[in-house]
Amino acid sequence: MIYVLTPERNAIPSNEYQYIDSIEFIHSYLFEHQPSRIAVDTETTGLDFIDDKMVMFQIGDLDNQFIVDTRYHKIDSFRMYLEDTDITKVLQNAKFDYKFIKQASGIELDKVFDTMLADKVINGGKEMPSGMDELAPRYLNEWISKSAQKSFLKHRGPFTEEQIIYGAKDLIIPLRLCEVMIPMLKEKDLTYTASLEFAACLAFADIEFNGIEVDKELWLKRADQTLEDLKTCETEMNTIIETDPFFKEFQDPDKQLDLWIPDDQISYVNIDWNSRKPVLEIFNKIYHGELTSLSKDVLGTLEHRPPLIRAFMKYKKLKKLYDSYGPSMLDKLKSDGKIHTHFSQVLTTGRVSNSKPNMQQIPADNSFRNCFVCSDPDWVFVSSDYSSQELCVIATLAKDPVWIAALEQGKDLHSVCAALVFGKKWENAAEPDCAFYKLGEDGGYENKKCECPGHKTLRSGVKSINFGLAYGMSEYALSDTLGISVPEARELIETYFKTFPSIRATLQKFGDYGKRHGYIMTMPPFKRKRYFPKHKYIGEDSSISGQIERASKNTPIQGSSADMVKLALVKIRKYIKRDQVPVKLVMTVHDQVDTIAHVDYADTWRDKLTELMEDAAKTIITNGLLKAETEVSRAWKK
DNA sequence: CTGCGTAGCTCG
DNA sequence: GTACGAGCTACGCAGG
Repeated sequence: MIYVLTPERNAIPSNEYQYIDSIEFIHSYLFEHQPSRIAVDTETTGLDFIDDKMVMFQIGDLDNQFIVDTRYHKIDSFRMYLEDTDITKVLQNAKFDYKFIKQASGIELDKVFDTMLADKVINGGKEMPSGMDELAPRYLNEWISKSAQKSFLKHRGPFTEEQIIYGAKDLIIPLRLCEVMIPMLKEKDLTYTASLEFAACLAFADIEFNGIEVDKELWLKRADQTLEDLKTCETEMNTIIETDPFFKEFQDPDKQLDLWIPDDQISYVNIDWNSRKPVLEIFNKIYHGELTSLSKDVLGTLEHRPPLIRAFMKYKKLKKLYDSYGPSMLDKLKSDGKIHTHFSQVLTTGRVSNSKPNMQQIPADNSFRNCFVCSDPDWVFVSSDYSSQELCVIATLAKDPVWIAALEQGKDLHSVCAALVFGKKWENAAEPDCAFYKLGEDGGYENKKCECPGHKTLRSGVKSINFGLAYGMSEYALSDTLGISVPEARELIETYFKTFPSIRATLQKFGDYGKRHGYIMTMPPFKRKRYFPKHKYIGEDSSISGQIERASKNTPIQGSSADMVKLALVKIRKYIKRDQVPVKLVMTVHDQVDTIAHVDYADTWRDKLTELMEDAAKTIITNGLLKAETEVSRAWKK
């Protein structure tokens, strides 16, 4: 039966539901039945937890569903159930309801089963829609309509019968989905992954809820500087066109006759440097029509780049910075003046993405990142990141003794690898004050990154391989990135793998596994699965085999790293809640977690945060190889 | 004018 | 044909 708690009642009685007079009715039912699993849902006037309002709160089991009209009734008394870690709350997209519930009552949901995330875990890598209207037919063979959802937008007066039935269905469907999904997760050995996602989604919800502040003045000052540089750059290009007879045909003979513009500022050119067609036309006067792209990769490989091309490359970079990370960013501020980004959880490898805005792609340059601040002077940023996370994962997967030793001793891995790969060539490139060959306290070489020109070239080549490894790199790709010939790249890779045979073997093992089974896993205990839907066409399309091979090499590395950060977030959230410390989660970017903490607690928290991050790392890198570095600062930083 | 795909850029 | 995983913005084209 459906029970509705509301003062606004429909005149016509219904067989589908009945009204109740007090919240005690619901509590006595819950107390009597002591359910270990209940469904929870909310209906709201929109998607924005700050400006929109919760109008309906639903809680119940398969037998009875209770609907609370939150326009008239508070939900605070449900805290004992919602925060109880022995009662599983079943929700579809828990993060959404979490934010509205927390906004309305301060209650922080705990212990959830999220049917949307469960589906994404079950179908890892398949990129299927996970809305409830998709899940119901797929798992329950039942068709549902979400049309009633929108009816809450501007709803006034009593809930309609349709709305009440819809509200109850939003409890029943997730509960039934949960019943079907649990055995599926068990059968696929994905219960650990699912539990991790369920717990992590609460941390992501906290980050979205807490938001992050922007120093608007500083941000606009930064943007102004970019705009100024942009104009300088444009003038520079125009001047070249104007003064070089070679570009005569692109000059504009009908110069603008504007009385108000000083004579020396009147331009004889009128080129839209943002439009690719005219720009290509101009550049092809230089390159005889051979140029087809204006990307920095193509322009960057041109030999003897003329000043015009150089200026254009700079122009494009600045334009991108201004358009994407200029004043438009301030449009993303919500009514509370903060940025509340939106996370998408469980992408193909297990990483998360970020949108509206994407905080993960804010330029790494701290002149941008430092604009994200904490305006309360009593609070500071405490940020922690894993040092060389993916390289540590590779070293662990391959059990490579050289890599492990280098990372353990804090040496520069790229330099150490380069020295081994190049041998004599590396030794001979040493300059007098080489940091690589500086003697340490133990009498051995320190093997730090140095400034010798020869070493820098060799190191960057090996560095490209070290990172490229994680991408299933080919000799073609390497020749591209390094600007060397394909045979040269092939030889470099061959030498590299001869030096590190265990790494070659490990990657090959993953590539073969993915091609044979059609899926690949992250490291235990996580064992997240990524399926390759295209695997069934592996015989028909020759490019697919390569794609699967590369993704199979990459996923254990990228995915295990992502799993680790999610576990760290779970541990951090748990600690903050359990010990009630003055700390808030505010951001996470792949291998980094950002919090703000009360300044009096900051130093203690710095150590604790480091410990929690490293604890999470130890679940897969058991020897403690992977360290976290934590810093206290006034603003967000790389 | 609006919608959509692509190119090119940003991050790890 | 040739590096993994993402999102955002502008351009350029198609259609009303």
